[in-house]
Amino acid sequence: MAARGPAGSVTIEDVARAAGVSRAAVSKVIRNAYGVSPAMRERVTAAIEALGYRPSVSARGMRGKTFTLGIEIPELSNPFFPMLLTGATAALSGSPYQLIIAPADPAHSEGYRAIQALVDRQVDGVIAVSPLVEPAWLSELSATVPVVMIGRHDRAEGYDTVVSDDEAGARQVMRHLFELGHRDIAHLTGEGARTRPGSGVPQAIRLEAYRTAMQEAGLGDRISIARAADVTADAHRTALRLLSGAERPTAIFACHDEPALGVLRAVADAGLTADDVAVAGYDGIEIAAHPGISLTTVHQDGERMGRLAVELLLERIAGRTEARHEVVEPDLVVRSSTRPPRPRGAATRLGALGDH
Amino acid sequence: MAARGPAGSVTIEDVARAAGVSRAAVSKVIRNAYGVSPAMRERVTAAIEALGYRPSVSARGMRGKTFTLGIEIPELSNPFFPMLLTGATAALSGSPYQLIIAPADPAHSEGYRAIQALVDRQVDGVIAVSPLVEPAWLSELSATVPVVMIGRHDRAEGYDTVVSDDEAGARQVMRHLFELGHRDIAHLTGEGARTRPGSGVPQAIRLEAYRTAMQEAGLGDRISIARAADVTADAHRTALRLLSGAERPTAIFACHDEPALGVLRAVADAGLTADDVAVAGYDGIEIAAHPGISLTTVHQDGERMGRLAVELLLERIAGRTEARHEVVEPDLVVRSSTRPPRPRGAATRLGALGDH
DNA sequence: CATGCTGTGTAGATTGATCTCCATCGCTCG
DNA sequence: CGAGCGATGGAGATCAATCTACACAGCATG
Repeated sequence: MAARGPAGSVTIEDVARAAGVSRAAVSKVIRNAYGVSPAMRERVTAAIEALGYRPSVSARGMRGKTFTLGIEIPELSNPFFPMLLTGATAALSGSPYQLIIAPADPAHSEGYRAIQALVDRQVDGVIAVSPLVEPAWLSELSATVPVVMIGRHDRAEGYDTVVSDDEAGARQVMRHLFELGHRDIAHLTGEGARTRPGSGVPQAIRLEAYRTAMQEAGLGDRISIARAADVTADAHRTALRLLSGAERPTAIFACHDEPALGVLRAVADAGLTADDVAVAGYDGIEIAAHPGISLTTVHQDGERMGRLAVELLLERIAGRTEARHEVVEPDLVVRSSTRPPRPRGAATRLGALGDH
Repeated sequence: MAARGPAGSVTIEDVARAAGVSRAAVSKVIRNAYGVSPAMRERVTAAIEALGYRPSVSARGMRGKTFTLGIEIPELSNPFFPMLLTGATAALSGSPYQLIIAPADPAHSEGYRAIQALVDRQVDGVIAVSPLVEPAWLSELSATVPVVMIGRHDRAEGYDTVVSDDEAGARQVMRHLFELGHRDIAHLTGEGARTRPGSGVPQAIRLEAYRTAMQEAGLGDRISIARAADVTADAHRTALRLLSGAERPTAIFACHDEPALGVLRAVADAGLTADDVAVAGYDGIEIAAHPGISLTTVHQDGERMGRLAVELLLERIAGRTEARHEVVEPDLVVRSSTRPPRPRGAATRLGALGDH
């Protein structure tokens, strides 16, 4: 409400003096500890209010809790991550905990630095999102502070995880494309550690699901995997290459929505439409629903994932020790970026005209 | 690089023991303070390395600096704000400072809680972004800790500001629309404090620029201001109302890109196109450049603004006391969402057909 | 040879809160 | 009437760093 003066430098000592009690008494009132008479609580509360006292988190951190949860996030420019934050902050509203975010500059040593920064600040719990932070390192870390990893499918002992069922989601996409009649389906994904089988990274699992689906459909020889070092940044270029190649796919399944947007751009730049090349993404970012984009995608409930992560953390702080691994079900959302392929022999407009 | 064990509980005391020196000596080495022989520096550095020591930010905070800068951000879902963060983190890379972000749940008492949380954590500087935090409160705060406000045009004494020249940007939009031949231009904006004249809030300044431009063009009687309590959420609905009214504007200028996306959606839903209604936004978010959107907008260099904010903060920490107010020039980016209005008497397609 | 200076290292106070004892007070009960 | 007890409040240690004041060695100078 009204601007209560900022922290200034009023300490617990000042409050104690103002209320005519000891520091310990004030501390008890703040912490809702045992051994406080209603009268004293009254006096102390009044003094706190009058002086605008706010406990120093640093001083608290010296002995125990900081009432701070930290979340480390790579590339906030990808709208999926803010969804996590929305859920996480919502889950904390009303609790005494405050969420702080450490951005992980993907250019440098990724998540490590950011998570370290959070630990240095003695957060009471850490949510990790960068997919490339080693599980062993997280395990070691989880001996010190509760940890939840969002997104990666490691079923670790020491820390909890919240994931979306990436395999099921990717299979839904493939089934949808098959049902439309597509056979030449390319998959656009990243390179290196992000797609190593068994890494548990979403991209890797979606890639594997793509491969399996193709094989199961008897299309093993048509598997086409386009890789880009930085999928998001290079999606457009990579897609252009794919589209101008001799064997143009009739559908492109991108491992995320952001690269899928680049693919859509490439399709437009190549003078093609959704009737020529179907495009599907993954994540379910909001803009995908816009009529100008209308991207078929798999919606992951990011808010729910963020909320779950916070809840798991609070449980850990409350004392739980055995690991929990939550899986959220994704939903395929079909939009107009995926349509049936043109009938054979009608690969281009001119061809179609000549045929009739 | 390799996973150095996380903070665990190795203190300066442990390092001192391992190196065979006093705590004070270790402290000096860490802080690069005067009075350290090369030999001792060597020994201490080795011990720090060997033990994987990391100074406790809390303990540091007890006496002075935390090497932490805090930025408070409302609605991260709006892609403009992540741009600020990109610039801010870039400006800090290589410095000993770490940026932490406090999300300001716009549902509650807005920025206050978030900024308070940062101050409670004794950050060495605060970047405020929420437009509705009172200047007086910020001034008071700035007596305690350096403050930079991003976005709002208050030329305060106590704190610095970084703004984009919203008046110039809005005028560019209006000139562009006039040049295309538009006369019936509506402005979509928010309500209440956000648009109060003299508040210095971007929305207010853009609104004023719209009004002035219309008046200067002799179109004072055609001024049409559509307001929504939550512009972003209600843009679609409000635009639909605007489009179905008796006096449909030929152009809509939205105060931000996010609402402009909603307007575009409304235009499509009403069965209209850019030839019927021109749409312009403001901010220059990335998706505006996508061919499926192609939104005319005013590009604000968010990265630069974030970088500037950090630089100002570091200057303040280094000792500057007089206020600085940086203005970044915006650029109009014309895309296909703004086209000339249909010639008179050709307001609808049917009409156009009948006319020829 | 006493004095002063410089360069190096340490002792110990300090910071703001928490938390473990411990003291006190007012009762009840044997 | 003294012991015991529950309820309440306080004294003081503690946490991990910083920083001032000081000690001390080595060396030059008058």
